Amino acid sequence: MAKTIKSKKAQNSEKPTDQVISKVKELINSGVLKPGDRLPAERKMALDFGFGRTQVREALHKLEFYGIIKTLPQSGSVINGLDINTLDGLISDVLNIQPYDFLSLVETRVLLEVKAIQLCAERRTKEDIITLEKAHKNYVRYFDTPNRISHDFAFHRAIAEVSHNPVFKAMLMIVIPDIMAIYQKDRICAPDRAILIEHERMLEYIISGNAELAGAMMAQHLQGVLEFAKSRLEVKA
Amino acid sequence: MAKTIKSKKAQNSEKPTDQVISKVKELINSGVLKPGDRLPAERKMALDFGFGRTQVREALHKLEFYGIIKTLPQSGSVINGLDINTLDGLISDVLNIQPYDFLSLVETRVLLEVKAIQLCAERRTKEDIITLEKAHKNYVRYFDTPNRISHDFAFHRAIAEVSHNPVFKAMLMIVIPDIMAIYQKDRICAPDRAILIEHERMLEYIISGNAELAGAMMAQHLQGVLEFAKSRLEVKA
DNA sequence: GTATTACTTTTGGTTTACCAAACGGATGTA
DNA sequence: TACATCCGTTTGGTAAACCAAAAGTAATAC
Repeated sequence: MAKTIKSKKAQNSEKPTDQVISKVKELINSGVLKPGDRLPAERKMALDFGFGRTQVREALHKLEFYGIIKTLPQSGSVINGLDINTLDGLISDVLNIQPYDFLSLVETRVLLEVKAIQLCAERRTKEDIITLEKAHKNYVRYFDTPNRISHDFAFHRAIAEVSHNPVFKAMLMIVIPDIMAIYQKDRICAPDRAILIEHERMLEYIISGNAELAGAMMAQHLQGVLEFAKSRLEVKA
Repeated sequence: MAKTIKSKKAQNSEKPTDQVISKVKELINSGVLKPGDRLPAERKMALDFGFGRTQVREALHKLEFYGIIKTLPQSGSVINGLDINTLDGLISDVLNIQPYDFLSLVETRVLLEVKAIQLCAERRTKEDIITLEKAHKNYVRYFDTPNRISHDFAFHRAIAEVSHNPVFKAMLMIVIPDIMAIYQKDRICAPDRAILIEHERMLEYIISGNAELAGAMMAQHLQGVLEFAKSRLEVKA
């Protein structure tokens, strides 16, 4: 199946951007370019590859985003360290990015958020606690309004912030919205008062600095979503 | 400190792209735009905001990348579901993305990879095992060459693949190269034969399906990097 | 009155031309 | 000979014009 999709893509609609990236990949694999090298000017690549400069620029943006190259104004783009094989693998990954399935997203969320709340409990400052309490208060206040979900999200976002790990936060910000979009669409989740208590507990454990209990509570809190994701998978299969 | 950096950024070099995103954010906050709405045409925004269409397009690319909008060819860009508050938070996050510190990267890597190898042990197929064995063999073969690091990376990459969780894989692909770049630069890591054995063990546990031991071994394997990250932090402070 | 069709407008995608900063070599001077 | 300076070239960044697909609209045939 995946094969079908892939070949179809290759035939019909492989985006120009990705085609350009493939060309760069070839350059690297053929040995013309090595890690650390400056790659050709945008204009030259556009000409050589047979694409417009816009497409080349977009490709470079993408490669820079994934940390494969670094573009310096008025000076060119350089291929980041490492070695040829690694580079080749990384670029392949960029080209083969697949849409994320729901279960994978939820798995990742649980993992990140349980750890995040543990770090929270260990690292929270006085200001952090105030932030969290405010977020929780808002959640309580708007619990019986349509804005509940919004403040639910805000609370979890605050935890990500207080974990003091920007990588966690960035990744959760990618994962959570996707989850909520699906979750909200497929299942009108009734306002369950148990969730209120769980939030309450999590907050307490963070304040008291009990990382283990905080993590356990978060795991329990997210159990429902995880179950839902698994059941959804079975339905589909 | 953070304040200093921020104000400095605002003065000097807030990229046009981010300025455009700020404008969009204002539109949402002021209630002109709601989730689900189509936002104005690129040309109109360019005119209204006082930027070129190029900048507007880049901003839209960025917002689409982070899942905040969805752009349909010849039809406009629509704001993804959720609600105003959530949306505002998300956009703020996009605007405030900070460079990742080394410890945060390593923390994330350990978390993801320990879980990834556990999933590996649970989900590996026969083909997966062959893939992993091949990767390990290569690592052994090239252990005493400069290509060692390359095949080390390839082995870990294979584990991410076999976890059958594309989100893990994608995130590890972001995190690991950054780590390796720093690690390699700051510390010429001598080829330690202990690592060979650790890889060997991990492979065994995956094959035998022992998720717990596999995870523990991975944790031990990455302990060194984690220690290094923490010590580096102390040196800096 | 309704459905269909042809056309005009609007949309995002692409190409082109232009700009200012950075680099590099040639040249002149100490 | 060493160094500084100037100027032309190359670079990525930006703006503007052009293209084709989609959507909305009005006119027409039934």
